[in-house]
Amino acid sequence: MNSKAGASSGPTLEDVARAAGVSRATVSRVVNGVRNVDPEIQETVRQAVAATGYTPNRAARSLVTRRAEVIALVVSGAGDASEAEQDAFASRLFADPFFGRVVSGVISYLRPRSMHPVLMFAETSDARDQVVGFLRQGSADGALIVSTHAQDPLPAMVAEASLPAVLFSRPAGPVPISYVDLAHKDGARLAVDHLLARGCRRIVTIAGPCDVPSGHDRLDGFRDAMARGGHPYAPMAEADFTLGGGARAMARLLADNPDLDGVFAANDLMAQGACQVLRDHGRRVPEDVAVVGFDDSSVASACTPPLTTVRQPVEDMAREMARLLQQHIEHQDRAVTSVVFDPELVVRASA
Amino acid sequence: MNSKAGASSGPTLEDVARAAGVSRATVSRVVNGVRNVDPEIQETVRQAVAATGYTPNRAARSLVTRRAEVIALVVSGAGDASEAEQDAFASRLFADPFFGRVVSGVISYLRPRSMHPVLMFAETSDARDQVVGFLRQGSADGALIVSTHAQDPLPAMVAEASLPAVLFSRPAGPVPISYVDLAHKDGARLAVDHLLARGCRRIVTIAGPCDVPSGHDRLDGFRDAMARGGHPYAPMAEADFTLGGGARAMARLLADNPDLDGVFAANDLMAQGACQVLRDHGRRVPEDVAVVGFDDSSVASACTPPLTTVRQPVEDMAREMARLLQQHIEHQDRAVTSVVFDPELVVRASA
DNA sequence: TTGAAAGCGCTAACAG
DNA sequence: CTGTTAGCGCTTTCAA
Repeated sequence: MNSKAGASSGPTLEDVARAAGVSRATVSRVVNGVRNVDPEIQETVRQAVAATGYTPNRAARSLVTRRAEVIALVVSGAGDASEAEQDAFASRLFADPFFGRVVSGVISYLRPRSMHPVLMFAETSDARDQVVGFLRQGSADGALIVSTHAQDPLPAMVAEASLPAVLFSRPAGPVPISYVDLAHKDGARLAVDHLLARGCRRIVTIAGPCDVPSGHDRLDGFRDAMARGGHPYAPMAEADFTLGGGARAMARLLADNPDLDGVFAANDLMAQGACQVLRDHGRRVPEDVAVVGFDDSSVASACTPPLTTVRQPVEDMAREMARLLQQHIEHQDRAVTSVVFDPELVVRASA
Repeated sequence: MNSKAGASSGPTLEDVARAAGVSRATVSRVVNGVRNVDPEIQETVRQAVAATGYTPNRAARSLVTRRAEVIALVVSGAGDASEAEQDAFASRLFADPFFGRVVSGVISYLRPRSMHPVLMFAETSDARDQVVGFLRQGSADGALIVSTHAQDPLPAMVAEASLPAVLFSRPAGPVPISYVDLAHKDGARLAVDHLLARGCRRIVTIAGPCDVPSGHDRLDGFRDAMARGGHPYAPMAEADFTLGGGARAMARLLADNPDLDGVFAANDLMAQGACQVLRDHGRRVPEDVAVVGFDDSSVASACTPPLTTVRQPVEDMAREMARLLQQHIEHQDRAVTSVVFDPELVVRASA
């Protein structure tokens, strides 16, 4: 009979109203928990809702409230990647435990408010347009953006379109957009001071990519702290935040500085790679070489030996991002804000 | 002035129609690419769209088309986890590269069709209700479910509500629901045959949790193949698909079977843990002990030594899931289907 | 080929 | 405290 495609329509407010012998408006009030409804009628309505199996239609509600109750969680880069590169990107992204923590924090904030995250990758110019389009259509009320490159144009795009958005980590340029960040330099200083206090004299660093703000800042902090400790010229190797990259950087550093006794890696994954290489070269960690990582991600405790690392409270930061975004959504005129979290040293076995 | 909360409303179809001097219906036709519109008028309308900066409102469209163009990507378990456990769950989930590959495959199918995935965790009974509610509200047109436990009630719930859904891996019970799966037993056989052909005589297995279908099937396949090869009583240790779990299982196995010379681990993460323990115990991989993993996830190639493993084409499987789901959404009456993929042995250094 | 008109299901004034 | 009414912006018959 009814072969019209589409979802089974289910009962509407009208049906419930009829069943309860009241008006649509009253049912709506009860469903939305608005005060000023006679308790008795409330009960009647609730029963009618149960009896009919009513569920409000979100599209209809959104149409009038102008809220989707959905936010976009977008991971964006700068490139103009091919399909294959995008796949690789996604895999790499999730191989790093960092993103899982972001998702976890975001969901923990959103869920109790019955909001939901739509996952989007924005590695190409088309994809970025899709993100902006998605927001402009009202499919999402705002965006949480995790940017992986300084040159990422997306933050500027959403700012220009004055769409509610919050970034994870400070934007590279002077973009008027709220963000949540970590005091990366302080974190690096924590690591260096620990290494120094431990008695390390030849400390090197495996830095993250310099075009990623966090990579840049951690290196900066490392150098500052080292200079302050009397070591203005510490060796460094730049890597890409991956395990393999960290391993290769460690090998280079080891070749150039056979007498090194301390390593500060800009994330745990690279620290793990470093540990492997050190062991392969017969150096004991931490006896011969002390290693400090960054992030306190899941690999930190899984590593052998467990990593001493600088903790980044990613889940809390993600929750804060979501909170800020909600404020921007509710008060469109709210001023740009930034929240910077403090890192913390977590001492385990590697240093 | 206008302090009404809500998204900036932007131009509507009406505005474009006025600008182009045609009716709303015509603009709608052009925007949606419906035939039977005079090419000249089409052009006029397109210009008006550009001039006004029009973007269709998705809620309004959904209200009439009854399509959200959004699907739920849900990861569900069986438990009734606390908040903290859920966080841990999320972190563990993303620590395993598997999920990233699923997301990647799903997005690669969805994006060209301008559909988007909403990420949901369903570890508690409340969360499961939220998922069902979300679908019933029409916020999503269907669900892609990655279930982590055999006792997960969600598949039955969505089937009962006859909501379009597709599972990753076969449901534990006789639930009428479509799924995509891998021939796990064949995969295990591939691994065993390779180990046997290599000359291994004392092969053990680190199995996944028995209450997870894939864990169960891989163990089953291992035993079958071993029996067929003349080794009906191979030692096994059950673990939890994590690196640490794999390591502990390996240590037990090694203590009980000091003469073992081959290991089949039910996933790469556990294989990696096994390799670490083996090396710590002075066994060389693969010279003394050959190790085969499962999945061909990113850790397989990052591992030292690189892992010989059974490849599971997760991205392709995820794409197929999305494709099946779309079919179910379009033809609500479509019969339940299952697609089973074949595994493939990838030989690297570990065996 | 185009336009007029009728809703989709809901919320939110505004009366009563 | 409750009902009536007027849309939200869009698609889609149905006539012209």
